[in-house]
Amino acid sequence: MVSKTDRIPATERREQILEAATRVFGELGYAGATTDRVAKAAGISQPYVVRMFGTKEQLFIEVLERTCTLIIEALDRAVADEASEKPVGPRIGEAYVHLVETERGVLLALMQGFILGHDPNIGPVARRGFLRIYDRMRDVMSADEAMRFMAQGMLINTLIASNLTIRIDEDERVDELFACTFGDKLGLVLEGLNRTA
Amino acid sequence: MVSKTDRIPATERREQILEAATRVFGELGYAGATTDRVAKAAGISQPYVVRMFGTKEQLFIEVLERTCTLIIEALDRAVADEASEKPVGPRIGEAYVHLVETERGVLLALMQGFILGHDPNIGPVARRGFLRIYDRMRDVMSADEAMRFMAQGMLINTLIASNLTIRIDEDERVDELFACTFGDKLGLVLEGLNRTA
DNA sequence: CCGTGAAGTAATCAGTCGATTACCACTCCC
DNA sequence: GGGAGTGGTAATCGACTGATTACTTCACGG
Repeated sequence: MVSKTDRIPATERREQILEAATRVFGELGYAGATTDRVAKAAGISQPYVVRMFGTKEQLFIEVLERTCTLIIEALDRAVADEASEKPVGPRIGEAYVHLVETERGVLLALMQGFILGHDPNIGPVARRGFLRIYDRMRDVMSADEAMRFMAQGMLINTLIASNLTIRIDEDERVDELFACTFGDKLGLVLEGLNRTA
Repeated sequence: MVSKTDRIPATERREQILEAATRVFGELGYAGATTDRVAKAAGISQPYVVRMFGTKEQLFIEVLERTCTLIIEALDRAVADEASEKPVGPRIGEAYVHLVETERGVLLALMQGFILGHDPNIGPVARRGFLRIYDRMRDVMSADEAMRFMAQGMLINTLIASNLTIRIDEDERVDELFACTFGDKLGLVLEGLNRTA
């Protein structure tokens, strides 16, 4: 039934599942997502997902940690970018906006992790992740700037999580809010949305 | 089995359930919460919860709308407060912080609604709620100020949703972040946390 | 060519949860 | 005092879902 090409090394398959799970968890949340939907998104069977990660909870934890790592890496690249002569603040902002258009699932999964702070197993991972990102910001800016950056990030996360993007060009209040939030990077965002849609 | 005093007019009982559901949904999210937990939190049986609101989804929608209304009312009171000679911005900030310490469940439920933007029935309600709050802010401040206020609010929501408060006085980065986020209102927040704990 | 391990699935089980049904208790009014 | 409406529950059902089990297929080394 299964053709030769469907058999893939476990490490590679693992990455595929994590990627699919990021999208599924990002959209539906931890409790709302099912291992079967993750499996279907990854193109494999449900039992294989469970066997590879042990439990749904463990899968989510790995998704969450990978998510934080991806974000930090993206921000690090922006900080280290020698080519740009812009100051570090705008460069980081731009990097975050870039994540919005390319890896929306990552930001959504991050958000889904943050609101599970009460959970005895996932909560600590979420808090560590939050602080990892905050720490990275603190390395290159003041506490006040870092706080504002996080605040702006949480607003952006909320805007895309609530799907307010679908009301752009439809509700002028939404247009205004997006213009204010993304500033001169608004064009990038709109472009990214068109590409996904 | 049920003593006389447990029989309560439906309208009053309805409010009790909404209050309990706000706490439960706020902590566990929509998918993570069960109608049975809401029922237990309200001190009644599970079937009664379902019968009064029709479905779990409808209950959540009513919780979400009530949540937005409560927040807007609190902000309106702050705006209308003639006694204070502070400018409107700080007054609103103070009102929001006050919500953190008195009605944490409300803010958490709001957050839980926002991240359900993909849901065909709940999503529109969440977006309307977000815009209702944003609009209210726009009545009394510039678009840029309103955006910053929303961003700060989303950061505050995330901080309490992720339960980072439990690491106050334990991790100096957390202390710093909270100090920056709440500024001169930090004392109020800490006081409120002690009272709840 | 055989057997061993890796990749993967079908079938199924056990628990959970939202919803439904049928019923009970009390009050008020005629 | 009886029946009609209101406030409420116990029992249960059906669907869903995470996890388990047992099986299949294939590549490869000796």
